[in-house]
Amino acid sequence: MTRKSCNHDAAYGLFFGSLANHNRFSIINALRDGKKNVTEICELTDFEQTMVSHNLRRLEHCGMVFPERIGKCCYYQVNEKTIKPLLKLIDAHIEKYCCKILAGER
Amino acid sequence: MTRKSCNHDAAYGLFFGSLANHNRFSIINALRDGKKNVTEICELTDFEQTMVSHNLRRLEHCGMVFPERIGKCCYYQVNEKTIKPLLKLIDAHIEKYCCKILAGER
DNA sequence: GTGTCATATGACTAAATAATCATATGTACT
DNA sequence: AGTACATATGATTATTTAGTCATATGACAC
Repeated sequence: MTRKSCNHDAAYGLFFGSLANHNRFSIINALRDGKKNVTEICELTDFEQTMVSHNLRRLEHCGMVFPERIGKCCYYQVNEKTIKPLLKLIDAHIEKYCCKILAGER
Repeated sequence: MTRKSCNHDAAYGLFFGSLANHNRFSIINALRDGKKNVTEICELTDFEQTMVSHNLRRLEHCGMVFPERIGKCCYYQVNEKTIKPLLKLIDAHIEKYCCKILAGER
């Protein structure tokens, strides 16, 4: 492997951990068709505002979403450059190698 | 988003969760330069055998490693087709967007 | 400045996940 | 069959992570 510094390890953990959580994943999905503010995300996902804020903070920390303040609202947009190809890759993987999981096995 | 069945959601969670764990990530790294049996992985990583087995089972479940029994040893090889481009993608992301994390911030 | 809406933060609790321990299974060799 | 080595499994405990609650901050309008 291209062994890098131990902060790289931390970054991997934070990155993948951010995507592993179902609610965060839903938030990312909510943003996939365009930037939205926190209230809009809450409405779309039916999540509590504080929970959304906490999770957006983590997603931002990992460079997966970018905030933009307009007036009193804060709009978030997903990092298309990473998220799009990543999800494409994973979708292909899941279809090919995770048939057991898809079948409901666990 | 390309919304799929809820088992897809489960698959995403399992997939990313598998990579989020530091020890599992180390196991994947240990396998990156060729297939190894459990004992060899233990020696390389300095992890306990039961822990390695538990984690290999999960990685296998997610289609990230493939087992092959030869005699009394079980050799595991990483799923290059997914892991290689995935890590490449993430490395690029981390370099670009996670400078704060790389700088030790948390 | 006061009130209101939008979002963020910190502390605490609840829930999920991982590591460990004890033990079982499986294979080969004698 | 008996022993030794290799790996797997299940149950329990420890640790991590996420969600909730109370509250703070920030921006705007009056």
